[in-house]
Amino acid sequence: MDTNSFFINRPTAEIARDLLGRTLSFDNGQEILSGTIVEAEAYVGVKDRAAHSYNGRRSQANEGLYRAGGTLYIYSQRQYFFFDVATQKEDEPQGVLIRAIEPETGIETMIKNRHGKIGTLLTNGPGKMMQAFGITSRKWDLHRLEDSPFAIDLNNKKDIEKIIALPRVGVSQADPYWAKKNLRFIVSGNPYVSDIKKKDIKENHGFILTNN
DNA sequence: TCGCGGATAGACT
DNA sequence: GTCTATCCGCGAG
Repeated sequence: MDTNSFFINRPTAEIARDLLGRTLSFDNGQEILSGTIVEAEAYVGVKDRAAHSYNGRRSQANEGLYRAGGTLYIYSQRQYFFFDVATQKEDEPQGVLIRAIEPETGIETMIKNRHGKIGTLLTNGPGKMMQAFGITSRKWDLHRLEDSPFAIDLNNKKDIEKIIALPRVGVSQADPYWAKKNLRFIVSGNPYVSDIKKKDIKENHGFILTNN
């Protein structure tokens, strides 16, 4: 499957949901850092009170959302960076925020980048994930996914036991309708999901184990 | 295990 | 000056 058909022509919420279980990787020039996406949020355009593009807001800061699906929208907030992929056609400013991954390769480097943090603290939040990758600038903002060191494997995905939809994290509560809307998708039971309770963690991390 | 507040930096009014 | 699509450490229970 190519980037265009994946990120365009179906609802952004469906795209966010479909990203769960897929591998996100970053080539830092030395090695590949990667992990399985376990949490993603959908931001659905100018009508979405919680989106950066709400009410048509557009500037150099959020230009990426207005580009065609498959374009990276990387921005900073406080001292952290965030990884979004634009969805839908050009000038339809929707996108998905990848919030958490379960690390697969390059874990030792991620620990260094995270200043010694280990385990779930490595990547269980959007700012933490980018810090684990070693991202310190908006260099790849506005680049196409396929023309960047980032990659998402659109041809394979892990079998997930159960996906849950929840309200998004940290969004404006000014409009209860959008604040409560279930546009955050998680792999139920995975320990790398942000703010998951210990009692909700499952031994299989929410994935169906395939044999051989 | 929880809730709270401080740190911290860029964008916008 | 105000507001974040956050993170972390601290103190109470």
